[in-house]
Amino acid sequence: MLTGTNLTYTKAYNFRIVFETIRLEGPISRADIARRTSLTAQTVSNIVSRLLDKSFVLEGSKLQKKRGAPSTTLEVNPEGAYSIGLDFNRDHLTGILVDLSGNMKTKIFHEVDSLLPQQAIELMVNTVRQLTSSEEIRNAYFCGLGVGLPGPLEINSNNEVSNTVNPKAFPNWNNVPFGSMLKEQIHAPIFIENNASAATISERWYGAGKNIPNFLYTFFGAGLGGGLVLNGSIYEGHNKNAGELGYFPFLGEKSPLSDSDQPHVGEHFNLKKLYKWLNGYDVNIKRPEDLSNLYLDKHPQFMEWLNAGKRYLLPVFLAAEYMVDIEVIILGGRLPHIIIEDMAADLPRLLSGVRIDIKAASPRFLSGTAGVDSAALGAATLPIFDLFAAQTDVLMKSNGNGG
Amino acid sequence: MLTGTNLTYTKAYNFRIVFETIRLEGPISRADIARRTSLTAQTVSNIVSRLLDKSFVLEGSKLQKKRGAPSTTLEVNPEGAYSIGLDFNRDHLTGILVDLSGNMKTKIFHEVDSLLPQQAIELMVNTVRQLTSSEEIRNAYFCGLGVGLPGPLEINSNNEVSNTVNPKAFPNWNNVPFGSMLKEQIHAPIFIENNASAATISERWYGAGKNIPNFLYTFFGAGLGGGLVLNGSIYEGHNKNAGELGYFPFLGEKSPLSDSDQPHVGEHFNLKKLYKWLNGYDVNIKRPEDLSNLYLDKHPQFMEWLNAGKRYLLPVFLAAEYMVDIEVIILGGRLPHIIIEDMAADLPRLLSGVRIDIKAASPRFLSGTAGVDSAALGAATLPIFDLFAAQTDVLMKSNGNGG
DNA sequence: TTATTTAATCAAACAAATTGATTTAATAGA
DNA sequence: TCTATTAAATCAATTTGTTTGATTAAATAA
Repeated sequence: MLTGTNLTYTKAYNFRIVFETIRLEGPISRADIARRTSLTAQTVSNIVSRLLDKSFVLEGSKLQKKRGAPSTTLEVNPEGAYSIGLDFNRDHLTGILVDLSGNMKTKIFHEVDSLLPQQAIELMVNTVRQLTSSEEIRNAYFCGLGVGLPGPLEINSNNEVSNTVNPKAFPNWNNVPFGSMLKEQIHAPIFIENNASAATISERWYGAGKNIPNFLYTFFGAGLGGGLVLNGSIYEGHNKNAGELGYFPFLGEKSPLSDSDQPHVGEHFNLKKLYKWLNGYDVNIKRPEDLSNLYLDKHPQFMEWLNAGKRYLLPVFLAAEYMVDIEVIILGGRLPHIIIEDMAADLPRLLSGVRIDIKAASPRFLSGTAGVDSAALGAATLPIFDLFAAQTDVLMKSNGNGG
Repeated sequence: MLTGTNLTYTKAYNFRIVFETIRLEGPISRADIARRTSLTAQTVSNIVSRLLDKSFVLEGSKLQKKRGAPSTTLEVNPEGAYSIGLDFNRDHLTGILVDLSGNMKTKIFHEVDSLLPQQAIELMVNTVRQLTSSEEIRNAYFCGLGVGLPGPLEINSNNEVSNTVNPKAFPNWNNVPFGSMLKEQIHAPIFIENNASAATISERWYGAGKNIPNFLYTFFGAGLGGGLVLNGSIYEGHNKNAGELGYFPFLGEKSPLSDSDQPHVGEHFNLKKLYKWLNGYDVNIKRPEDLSNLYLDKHPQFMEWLNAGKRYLLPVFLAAEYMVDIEVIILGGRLPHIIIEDMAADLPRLLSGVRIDIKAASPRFLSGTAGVDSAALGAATLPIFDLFAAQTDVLMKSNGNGG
């Protein structure tokens, strides 16, 4: 807990700070990096030459300001490293290969139906093999594999994953040594996260939260999830459930989609339940993409669902404002972009109708940049984040990040 | 924002880590400190001799374990440093002198009535002079002065304080150069905070949150305030309003004490309003201490108020659970301890009636240790916290803490 | 009585950032 | 056109806090 630091950790941290500065501010010169980071020019110069050696950054054009020698600009080399992300759920497995800049290079999509752990592992391993088959990738630095799983997870010290929230959706998935099963076949760093947390991390790293150190991410996946980013880092909470927005109870009216004896907002955003409910009105929907047309057609039942959903979210966002005084709320996930955009546009007005105007500023709403593959991109970001993010815990001895 | 670090900062941080370990785990030997902090014995030895030089710690008795040389234990020297805290409000100014261990050495209480800034400054300066008059204090290290003011504050770069929430309560207090007025007469580090945040910090440093890195502190002061401690540090939020629990709207029934057109939970816990409301039932109350008897007598209106208050707090605490997944909720402030205790005992049951039991663990409730002077103790903690707390931002160059 | 274990510190080595000097390359102004 | 000035980048030497290795002292186990 209370652990000291030393100059080896300092080195690792400054390395990340310099990379992060190039990533966010690039193209940028060594001299500018030094000014921004308060590091000396010499230190920056040394770190940059390490970054160039490893091909994580590239030298760009010369840039002339007023007088003096022109500076050489630096920027991230997208091809400097690669990472793989898997988004696994009851109904699909999406695998993507992304480069260091977060560009999706390859994507593989499998429709599946309630796989058993052994089948899932096999499909995942094959997907990873396929994604890493190209020559280009073999020659570059491979950061590792990230896997996003639905809902809150418990991952014990033996790398066994248990899905604590919804064992019904994943029968035979309790206490599965998921991580070690993958590790046996994939010899690279492996990260397992719930898909909402993973999406939050990538929205922070590559997306709308790139320059926003404090935000709430709202993830519309199979259900309603989310994540909190505070002081630049994801805040997971005591039981790793921070931002599990779906748990909030209905405070006024209850959703017609809710059928549990403990009604909670997540039920309203449960896609399976939505499909089923719409089916009662003779609307046949199978995938989130199909909702676009309903929205464009202003389908009455769908609009009813959408507008009710916004109302149910208000207490959730009020809580974000009053409890954590959040700056920005980012909406993202598997829902089509136009629907996300609609919510981001509409919610500030609705929120201002219920909040206390003693307070100066209400949170801003942004729509996420990742789109339908946000969960897979999130998973792919995990290994990159682990290697490059300038989190302060890199400085702590307890984390063994000295190298 | 993104700023590097170097070995000077490492030194400052390790110094704090060692002190913190002695503070929390003491009496403890150098060897044990080294084991706990992952620092080498040599580093710990060097830092401890600096701590001994400055009299911040003391050597205690020898301690024999199994074999080997007996170790010398170390503990905080309470008399090693002093700090002053002022809790200022419309109706009172409390000044206290505390030692390095958080013991209150002297206390001065003034009843006041809506002072003007100039009058307040004068009274504060006199109080500080009085508190620092003893010989004992003059010879020890003086950390500085902390001032707690009610409600959310805005403190601009010129050290001008403006009370943004309730200008009616403090007329002529907008854009007062409060900090600089104090600095002219008191030549020591000065810290100004809202009293709920200050109380949160002291509860973290000395109180019930000493060993709890993530908690919500609920502060019953003139109104309802609070503070969030996340990852061991106070989290203030984008507009410094995190934990301003009073803003939460009533979600079911509305408090009879509420009289604004935007009813919010804070109104119910507004002491002035409570006194006035009780007055309507022929109960004459002037100070929070007077509420003890009403509680002990189970006075019907008071109990009505108390029980309703617990109900109004439930959505607030649900938000703390679902949004930030908080481990512990600490209740404290100016309300008498027995009333705080009653709430801490009763709330878990009430909360379990409304929360979703999918989730494993509900937050624990603790009552704060500071009691009625929590705000003043909080203020006094500010200078000590600034000097000794092992916050990771000590490691960042931007904070100029290199010495 | 001796070997072993442990605490604590002295002394030397190490590793990172810093400081100071140098080189290179551009512009501003005479 | 020439010279002074400004700025980027790096080489070389210095600084500084931690680490490593060795030593001393003090206790227990066998």
